[in-house]
Amino acid sequence: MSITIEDISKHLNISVSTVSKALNGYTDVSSKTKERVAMAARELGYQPSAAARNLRRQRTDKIGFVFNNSLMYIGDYFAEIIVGATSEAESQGNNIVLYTNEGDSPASLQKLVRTREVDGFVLVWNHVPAPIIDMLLAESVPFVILGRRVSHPAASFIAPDNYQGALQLMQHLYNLGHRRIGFTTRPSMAYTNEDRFNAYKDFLTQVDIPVDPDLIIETKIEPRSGYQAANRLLDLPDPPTAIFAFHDYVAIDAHQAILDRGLRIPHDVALAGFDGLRTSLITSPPITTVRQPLVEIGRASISALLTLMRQGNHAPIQQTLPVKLQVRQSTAG
Amino acid sequence: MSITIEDISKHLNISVSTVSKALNGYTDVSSKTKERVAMAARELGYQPSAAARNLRRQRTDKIGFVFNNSLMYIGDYFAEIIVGATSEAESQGNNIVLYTNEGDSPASLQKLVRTREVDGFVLVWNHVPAPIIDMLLAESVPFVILGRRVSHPAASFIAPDNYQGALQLMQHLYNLGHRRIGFTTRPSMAYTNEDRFNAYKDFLTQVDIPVDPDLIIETKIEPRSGYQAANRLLDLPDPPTAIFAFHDYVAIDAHQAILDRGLRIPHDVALAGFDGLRTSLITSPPITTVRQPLVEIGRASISALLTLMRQGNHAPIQQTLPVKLQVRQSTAG
DNA sequence: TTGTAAGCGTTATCAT
DNA sequence: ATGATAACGCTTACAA
Repeated sequence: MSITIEDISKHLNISVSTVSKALNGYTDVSSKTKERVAMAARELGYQPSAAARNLRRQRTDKIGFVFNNSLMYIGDYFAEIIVGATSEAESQGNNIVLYTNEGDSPASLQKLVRTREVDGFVLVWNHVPAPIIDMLLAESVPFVILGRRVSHPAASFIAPDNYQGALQLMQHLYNLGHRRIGFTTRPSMAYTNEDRFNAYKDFLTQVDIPVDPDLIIETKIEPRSGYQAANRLLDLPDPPTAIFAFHDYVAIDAHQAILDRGLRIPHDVALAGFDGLRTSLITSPPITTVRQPLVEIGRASISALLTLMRQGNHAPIQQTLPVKLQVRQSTAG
Repeated sequence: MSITIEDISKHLNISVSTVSKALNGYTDVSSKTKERVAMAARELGYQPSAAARNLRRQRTDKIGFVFNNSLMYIGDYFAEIIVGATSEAESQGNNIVLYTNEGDSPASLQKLVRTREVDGFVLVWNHVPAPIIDMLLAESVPFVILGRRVSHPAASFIAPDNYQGALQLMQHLYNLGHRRIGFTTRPSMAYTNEDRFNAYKDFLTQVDIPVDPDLIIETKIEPRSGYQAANRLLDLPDPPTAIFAFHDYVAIDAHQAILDRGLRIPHDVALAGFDGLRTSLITSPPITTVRQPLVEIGRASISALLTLMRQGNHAPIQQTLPVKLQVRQSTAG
């Protein structure tokens, strides 16, 4: 089959243990044999068997990246995170393994955990249910939640500052004179973007505007659902003068809906999204949004996870990364 | 540490081999002990150690997905492929491991191959150099090239029908009366999309239009390079009446350039892209494109690879998937 | 039908 | 400085 440590050992008439030590840079090996071993390894094209190593070291240098397929609808979002995550992982000698179907129940993820085929997990879900977190903690496997805060004190997460971002956006709309601002949210089942929604409500309360339930529309996960949401808002007897879509793709749907009604952006209706995906720049007019540092979020999540992995008793890492309001013509005009 | 097969064996006073056989559905185990073992396994929360299994079976049930980071600029492209690939892999009991830095040289990829940490590879590169293919064949590791044809008879690939797609697009533009059609290509170093370019040239030759080198502009990989390319075309003394961009993101750049010059699409200049990414639908006017079945390409590449993996002497799988012209307002108006 | 034992390729402990 | 050997947790001849 393939070259093993034993081949080198025979080749040089040296014991396997010495070869192993030489290869792994132990100090109790003469530099002469070290050289000989290195030479032979190169010559024979030796690479250690990952499986054997994993078994012996009880660790795989692999990180599980658990996400759900609905991310497909947000290609840019996913891609930027992956780029940040893979480059950080690889620079630290780890690789990323993708999993999409393990998030359904704690049980299926638990099975995966127990195979020990990866050393830790990054969870990329709209919502991470408490039972999942409890299970992971009980299994004492390192994990980091990416993209949203969770209230569990023992869980680590790397999240954008959704609250401040949404607050800034509301302030921006308010400064432009908007007083009736529509909000398209996600289905209430998933508590996702609670922060964005809370900021919406908190800001209105701050400036003494009552929160009008008519102005809050739930969208579905499916593409194009933002289209209907915008139409429902604009069908109101007293429609909003601005729409805050909970993420850019919904904003793009809304953009289409508004134009299809013959309205102008921002003259008749102002429009803003969230996330800062490249796509939001492409519409005409380009859409005001809140940029979250996705590559950095991907990178930081791996970095945090590796810290947790290397130091088993490390305190939870809970990091909120700053976001940035990007004013464009969909509101500024 | 964690529950092993030996724990079950002790728990039931049964030998480990019997437990293993029971767990793996061998026929020479009494159904009674099978039940007892299954019960105990569930009770103890047993999951087989992936590392031990991998070592013994000489196989990991993992697939390496090797891509380069420039795909970040095309998030939708990457995401759709990943979705198709992961779902197919998982439905067949495999998982995908991501690698981004191994493509630089045959040597670095060879190192990875020899660790045997994955059973096969999908290569997602603009261009796969011949030395890499030769190396992979020499290592006799199963691999599939995704997204483009290669001429090597022993290499497997799953690719969209770039040639036919580009031909259809040219025919469409020709039917609309366009006779001077600009083409933005990639840097010549990477032979990527040779097929699209060849179709462009072949079509023109077919209809007796000389291929004008002025109408062929190289773009860089970086974002926004399509902007300059379009401007160079439109600066020509005899500018094209239509532009065929080699992929959608370049088309989107060109779209911007055209509008910035105060020209109308398609009235003054018609514009078409390639790939059928969702983003091409978002501009106004939406851009005519050739849709390639990305999810299916991802799926099929894994499916092909698994076939090769399971049948070591299987003939190379070379599959060209049909694409579809999507006429939109950037040409049709 | 069940059990014994070898082996997968490493790393790490303990002698030498 | 080097080597013999056990162990990691599983699968699979082979024996009983």
